[in-house]
Amino acid sequence: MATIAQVAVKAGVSTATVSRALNKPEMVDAKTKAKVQEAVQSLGYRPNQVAQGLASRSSRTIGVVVNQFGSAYYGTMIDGAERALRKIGYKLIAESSGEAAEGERSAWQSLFDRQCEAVIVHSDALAEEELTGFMEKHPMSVLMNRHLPDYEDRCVYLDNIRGGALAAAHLVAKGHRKIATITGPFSYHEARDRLKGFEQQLAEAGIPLDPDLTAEGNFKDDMAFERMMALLNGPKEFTALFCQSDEMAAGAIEACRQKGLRIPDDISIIGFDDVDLARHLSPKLTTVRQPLREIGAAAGLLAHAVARKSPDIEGICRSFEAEVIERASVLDLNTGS
Amino acid sequence: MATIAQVAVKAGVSTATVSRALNKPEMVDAKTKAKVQEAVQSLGYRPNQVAQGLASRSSRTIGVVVNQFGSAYYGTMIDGAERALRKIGYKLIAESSGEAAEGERSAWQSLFDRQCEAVIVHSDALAEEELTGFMEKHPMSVLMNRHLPDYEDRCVYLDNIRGGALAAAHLVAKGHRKIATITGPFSYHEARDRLKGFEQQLAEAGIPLDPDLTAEGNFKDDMAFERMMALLNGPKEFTALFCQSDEMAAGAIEACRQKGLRIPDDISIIGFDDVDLARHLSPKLTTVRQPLREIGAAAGLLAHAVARKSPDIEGICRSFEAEVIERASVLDLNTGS
DNA sequence: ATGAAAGCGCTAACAA
DNA sequence: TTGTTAGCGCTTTCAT
Repeated sequence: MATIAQVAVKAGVSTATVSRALNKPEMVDAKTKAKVQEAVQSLGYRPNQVAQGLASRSSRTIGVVVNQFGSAYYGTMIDGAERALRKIGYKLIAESSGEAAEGERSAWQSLFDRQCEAVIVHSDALAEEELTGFMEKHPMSVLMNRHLPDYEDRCVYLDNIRGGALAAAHLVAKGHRKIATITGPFSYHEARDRLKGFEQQLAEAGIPLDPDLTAEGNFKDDMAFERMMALLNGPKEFTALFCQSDEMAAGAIEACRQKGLRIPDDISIIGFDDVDLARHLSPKLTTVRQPLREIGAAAGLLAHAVARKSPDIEGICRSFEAEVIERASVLDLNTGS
Repeated sequence: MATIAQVAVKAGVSTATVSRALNKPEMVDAKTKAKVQEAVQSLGYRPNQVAQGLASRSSRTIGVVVNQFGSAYYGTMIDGAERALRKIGYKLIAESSGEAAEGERSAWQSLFDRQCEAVIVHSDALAEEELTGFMEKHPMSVLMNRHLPDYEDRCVYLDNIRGGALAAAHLVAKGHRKIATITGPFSYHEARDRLKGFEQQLAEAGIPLDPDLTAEGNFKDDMAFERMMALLNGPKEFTALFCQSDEMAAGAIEACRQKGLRIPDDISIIGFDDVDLARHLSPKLTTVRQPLREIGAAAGLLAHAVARKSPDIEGICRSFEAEVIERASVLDLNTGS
């Protein structure tokens, strides 16, 4: 690996000049610039970005911590963030927390130890209190898909209350009145918010949320299968189900299948997320879409802006709206189709 | 941010001693160590890992370039690599190529510019020739899920020939003789290898590969849907289909559904990959499993070993075997179940 | 427009 | 066991 010093020797100039020729071309004479270019070429010189970072105190690197990379949910957000950052010459260091609080804590710290200018955190395990403490302690952090009122301007999030309301509104508009729901774990604010919006919207239609038709899941398919079985075996009838994740909808569909129930003829189902899975289920799943890629990209840009103390933080969209994607899993009771 | 110099002053020792106390505790007196610990605590000192890297010429960072992070295929491998590396104190810098050859080239280079000790590449767009050139030029690189005979010991891969053979064997064992297949793009070695193994295995059973029943897809569902429609509308009959990815199987299933064909009663389908999608399809998809997480982990470990010029490169499993996961999409013609 | 020199935060000989 | 002195590869004053 050639160093700047070797380039300087070869070009017959000082290292400072090489540095300038490369980074501030307007500050150097055309002739010198040519000599430098030439030397750079022949040596195949490439600046050591770590050394550049140390000297200039800017690593042009953003960190991100998520539970895991293997799921479409996290993968899509990371993809959005990475692409957005790459466009502005930034790199992403990704670390997974292993779905544990301790993992989140250490990943967060460790990314700063690597001189990330800012870190994007998708916290799942940290209690709100501790999370607030971290946001306070590490001002160069932004929360992805999470809303912490105290740190409003460092959060990129989906309006989950509205997302839940959208699901209810869709089902009600299709004529459903007896509606069951399988939520995420209540320790997740997303789950609570979606349920809250769902309940409020039902209330507006004069439908009380029925506790007997409300089950707490964990966003995964297996548990949703169990919950749905229990719901189906219970005494209460219902014509529609809202699942707070597409994966849970998949589990619920499986339960229906085993009970010989047809979707949407016997029971309608609406999911949440709109990951690829949704359109591969049968029937194709009507769901509430989260713009995950956009959320990831916004988190990347916000992290960059925060790191640079850029004034246009305000210009970055931080609150996203869900949207229902209508497919084939909800029956219209009004028309019967 | 406290620096090592401040710690040194506070502890009344030299920076060298602080460095030793932290990195080679056995080399320093217990009393001094205590003083240092104390200073570290009170200042909240954390070593700047970038500076450490520059000084010690080891960044403890591995890079990885993939097409994108959003799909389960890449996500799962990255997850495997990241976890394996985290365990040994290494970090992963991830960069996506944007599914273009130029993206792969620049990502590869740029990760080395960031002083990654080694980089893991999942190449999709680079021609074999150029890929070979890069492996030659960058000895600290390993290929993930790709086999380049010239660089045997820097590749972690699935035996795709055997994978294809497994699919054929399964179908033949179930009594199928008229078998169609939708492959990946032939520009991908995976696609060619799987087809080769598939053809060889069929040949062993005395079944020639029928060109009219062989269609080239692109691993995606949409194109598989088109191909399957064409196959179904064609003059040749067949009882089974092998798709080289689960996503394509999903597309093919959709085509069957639109034609009113039942799976597996009218037509059997076997996929490849065994991503989450497979068990969510209906019927649940019988498929050839790739151990993606293990492959990713092995790639991470191999990259580390290569970077460290470790002798136990040989000890890392580099060749993985596929395995068929039997679910419900293949009918046994022998028993009719 | 260019060079000399200092320094980013740390490690690693070499002495003592 | 500890301190001194050089760097690692670069950027950035400050002179010239």
